[in-house]
Amino acid sequence: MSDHDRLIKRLETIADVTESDKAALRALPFRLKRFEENQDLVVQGEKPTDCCLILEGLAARYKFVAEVRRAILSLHFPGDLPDLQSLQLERMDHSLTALTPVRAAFIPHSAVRTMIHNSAKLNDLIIRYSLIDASIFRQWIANISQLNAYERIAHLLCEVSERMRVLNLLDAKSFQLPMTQSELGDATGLSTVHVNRVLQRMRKEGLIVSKGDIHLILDRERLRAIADFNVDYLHFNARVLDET
Amino acid sequence: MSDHDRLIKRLETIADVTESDKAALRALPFRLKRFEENQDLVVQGEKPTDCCLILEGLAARYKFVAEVRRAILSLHFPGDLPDLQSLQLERMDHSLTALTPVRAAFIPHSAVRTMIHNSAKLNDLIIRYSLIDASIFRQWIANISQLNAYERIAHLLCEVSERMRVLNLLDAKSFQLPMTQSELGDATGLSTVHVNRVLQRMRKEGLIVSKGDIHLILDRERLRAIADFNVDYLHFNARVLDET
DNA sequence: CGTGTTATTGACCAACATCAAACTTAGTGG
DNA sequence: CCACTAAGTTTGATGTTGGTCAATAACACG
Repeated sequence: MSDHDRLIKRLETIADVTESDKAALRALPFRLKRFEENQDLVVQGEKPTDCCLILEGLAARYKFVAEVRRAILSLHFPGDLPDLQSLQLERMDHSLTALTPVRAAFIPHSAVRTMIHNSAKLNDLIIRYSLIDASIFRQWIANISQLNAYERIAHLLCEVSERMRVLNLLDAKSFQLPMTQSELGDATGLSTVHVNRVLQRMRKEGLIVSKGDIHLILDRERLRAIADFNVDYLHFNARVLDET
Repeated sequence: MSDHDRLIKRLETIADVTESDKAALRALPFRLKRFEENQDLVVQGEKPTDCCLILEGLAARYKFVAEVRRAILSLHFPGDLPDLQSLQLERMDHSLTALTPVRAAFIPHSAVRTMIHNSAKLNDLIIRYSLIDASIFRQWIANISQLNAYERIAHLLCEVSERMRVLNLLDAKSFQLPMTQSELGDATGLSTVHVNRVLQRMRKEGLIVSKGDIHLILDRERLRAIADFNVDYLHFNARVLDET
């Protein structure tokens, strides 16, 4: 799949895209760049002039609290546009980092602005994208504040596998989540040690199998029940859900 | 202040608004409605046809987790547009409720769409508004996952007083936060009992004084230090910050 | 191999939840 | 104006989840 198709595929998970809009998307200029593990793509405080599109690898938004403790705010897969907000918010209020080696495309704000200026549908699509982003944040607030460690990790696994599934990044029921236990802790507000214990429990209960950071979901339904997972907050295009 | 001016005042906290755009905003049709305490303005699962503008009182977005536990996701003051997302996301993924008696205006989606269609600046402004909304969610994720109870409540107080300050809803350094301790718990992921203990500690330390749900911040600087509060994530219009 | 990162384990402890009861406050109707 | 009620606040006792610390084991990579 071409780089531009990756983006189109992603946008199609949330809405239908017309052929002419696809053409406009394919015309976007990409400045390609590679990042090593743990390298930042965008840093808090910066004033980006480009939007960033993930093409390969796993990225995460994060911010530090009290200088020491890192909170991971969201996870991003190929096709994701993790800093659309820089179009309207001059200064980054958080950073974006590569959890694995990442290949990304940078698209000048001007190009994006021109594109959405010329197509009301694409304008709406970009807004919709941002709003779904916010919906996921809301769900994370609810999860972190109300679920216990076991449920929280289960929810994260459900979300990740669901988001990867609609992008065809899953082979069968397995999925690869290349995050260390410490990173999982940053994403769930738990200590590394406790993440480890929860994962062990899940393995023992036959919910998942892991080898390193390769995880295989064995019992999707049970995980969903544990996490009280409801896919609505991801606001997928209805067409995508039918393919379940 | 007129109802429309309330909205304009709010939008001016995040960006400059031209006179012609103000005229367009003043032309928006408002359907006024009152809500009692604890009455929902919008309910999860609904498909709204209007955007909602808070004119008086305090509102909160929330969702239930596991059917029992309520998570408050955000707080909303007069001038706020707490469900702009319904413009692009058909179905509500959370509810909006009145924490105090609320007076609100409902504006048909069609009217908002026409308005932002006719002004690129207003289109950008609405996008900016939504993106700041998301920025606040990110900060809440970071706070809930990394701060302890004392710091978390301090941060909430800082945010609320800051947001009210730029709307001129504060008299001097005091501010009224009409939330029960149970609601504060829902907003911070803490139990009522623990919220109570933290508030008592803050009173004892001379950080705040409260009578019922009227709270007075005595030592803003110390509260900010405790919470590691940095106002950047609210992305205020620079002009507003100068008035500090 | 050696070296650095990640995963695992165990002992211990703190923060916060839960439960239950008493107290305060504000609102209501007689 | 006072009793009555309901909602919210406060208190104490007790329990549990998950954090911290520190050491060891398993891997991955040059």
